[in-house]
Amino acid sequence: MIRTHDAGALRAEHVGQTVTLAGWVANRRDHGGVAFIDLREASGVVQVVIRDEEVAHQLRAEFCLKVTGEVTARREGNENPNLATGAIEVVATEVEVLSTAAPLPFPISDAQSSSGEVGEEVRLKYRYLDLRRSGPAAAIRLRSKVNKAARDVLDRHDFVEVETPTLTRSTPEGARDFLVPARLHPGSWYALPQSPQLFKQLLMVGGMERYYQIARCYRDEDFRADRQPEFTQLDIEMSFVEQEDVIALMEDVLAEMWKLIDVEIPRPIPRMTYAEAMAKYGSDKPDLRMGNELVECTDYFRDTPFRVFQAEYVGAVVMPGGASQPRKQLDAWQEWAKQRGAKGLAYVLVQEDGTLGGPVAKNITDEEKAGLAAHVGAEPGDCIFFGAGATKSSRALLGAARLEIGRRCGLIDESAFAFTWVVDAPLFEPASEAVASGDVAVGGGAWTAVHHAFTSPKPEFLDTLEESPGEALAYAYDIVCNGSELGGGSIRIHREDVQKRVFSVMGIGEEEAQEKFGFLLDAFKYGAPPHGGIAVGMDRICAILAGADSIRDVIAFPKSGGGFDPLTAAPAPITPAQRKEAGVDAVPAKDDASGPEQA
RNA sequence: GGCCCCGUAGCGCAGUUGGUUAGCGCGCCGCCCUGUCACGGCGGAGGCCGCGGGUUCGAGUCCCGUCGGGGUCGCCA
Repeated sequence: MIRTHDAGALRAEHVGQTVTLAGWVANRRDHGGVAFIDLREASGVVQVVIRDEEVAHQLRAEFCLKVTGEVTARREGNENPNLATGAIEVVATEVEVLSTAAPLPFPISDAQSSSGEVGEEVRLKYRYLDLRRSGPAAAIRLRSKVNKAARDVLDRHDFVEVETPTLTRSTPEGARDFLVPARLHPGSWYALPQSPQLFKQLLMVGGMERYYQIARCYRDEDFRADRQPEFTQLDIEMSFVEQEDVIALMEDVLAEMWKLIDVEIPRPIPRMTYAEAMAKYGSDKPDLRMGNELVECTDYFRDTPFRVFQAEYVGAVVMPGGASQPRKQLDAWQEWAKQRGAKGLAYVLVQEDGTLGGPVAKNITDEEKAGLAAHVGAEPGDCIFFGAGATKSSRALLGAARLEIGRRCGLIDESAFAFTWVVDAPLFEPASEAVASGDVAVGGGAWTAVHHAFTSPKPEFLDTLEESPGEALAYAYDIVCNGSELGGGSIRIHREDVQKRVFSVMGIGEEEAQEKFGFLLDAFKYGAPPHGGIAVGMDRICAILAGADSIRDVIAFPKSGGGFDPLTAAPAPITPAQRKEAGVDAVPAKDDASGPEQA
């Protein structure tokens, strides 16, 4: 090693020792005859005193230095209690510039960062400099510890870490695939995996029994704050288990992760059913850092003369103190609702004297008015927002309103980690948009998997799968924290016949199933063990643990909008020679979309 | 793909109803400074106001388009 000691580890006990340090110039304070350098490296910062004017004067921020000197106690009154090494300093006898640094595009040291946040665009372009900064560095180091925590727990449970292919076959699962041309089979393409789902099930058939992987996944979809085209899942699959086993294991893993930030997750993590989550929170990932649940009002307005409330579903959510909002703000709520595709957001203002105000109040009966505040749990001074119409979309609107109210009224406990399992999700949901928005119930045919196509129905719904697919509940479970879905999993179908029936409900015929998932169905013919698993998003987990605004903060080299990498400027055009060699433009042989193995 | 917000010096920002030479803080460069830790002092450099078009006597400012970034809805099993 070039250094003998870690700069950040020096303490009073080292006084008198001659040490050699190596690190970066975080900050310099040149007084002419004496100069002070804050030398920064992974372990921390120490003050180096340089008395040679010639040497000190040439130093600049982020020069990479090797410093030899004696650790000395600081003079009385010169200690810096803000530094872990603040009791001592290193008086340099020799300073070697290992590497000079050009002027920086943005400040690195915390001291110099006081003149404002640096924009993300420039930080990502110079991510290697950004990572020298304390915040980003800590986030990446935390992530490493989170990975280790997961590995430690899984290792204790005798899991086998297995790598699965990243060049695989395109399967019609959900998102768009990233495709890779196959040079040796012009016209045929690999797909990058959206998840290792199929492989991990094959590993169960392969007798691994307990598999995990910190797996990179790829989905070619549009961007969001919490989404990247490549992201990382902690992927787990177990044989001979039931839902309870997977949940218990995952709680072990999460508990170990949250220990890293000194938070003990109360166990067992509470659960609610999917139906309950939708009814009370209008979401399958409820934020339980606040109460303020949705109130069902469909029955309450069963005989209402108000046409808007003569609907399949009427629900309400209360905004504490919302009655005093100015008209402009109430109009802004209408705009807010319209942006979400709703017609508007009906409201009733509960005045301080208990009378009801707002346009809706004029349209409902005196009897309805009389009991309304009590029914929804509103106090004088509150505002009651209503959603009416199709159940699913109305609840979604109210659920979003609930969160917005929470933010505006400060109802959210920002320091809390509110975990919950959401269990008993439906196996299928109607595929058509018309049905999803609740307009008309369409009979038969167009059903799609809520979780994925390999999720096992609970046994009591096996017989009626075909008659009433919408009723069937699945052995599926999502883990939710603070309104974010950390991940989810299910007990899988391990019987070929059940798998075929599920495909059939989804409109995937035998031929298509064989073509797309034939290798999995074939595998299930050979004594497939009952199995199940879970996958959680490591980017999101790390972001929550780091207190980061975006998963970009916990990814070493994230993409920006549009999948662009600001650092490498990928994606980039390829040369005509590359095009030709890769076979990008090859025309597939006619009547052969099924791949090179047919050739 | 729809909608909303933002692009001014290396970074963070200001820039009035359209009106002289576009400012401020930090950073950068030079000189000075022996106890600072957001060191200090003096001096200096640095701008296609994202890009293209339009309106106007005159555009950083208004209009249209476009590119980039952020957010959001669709989408993301």
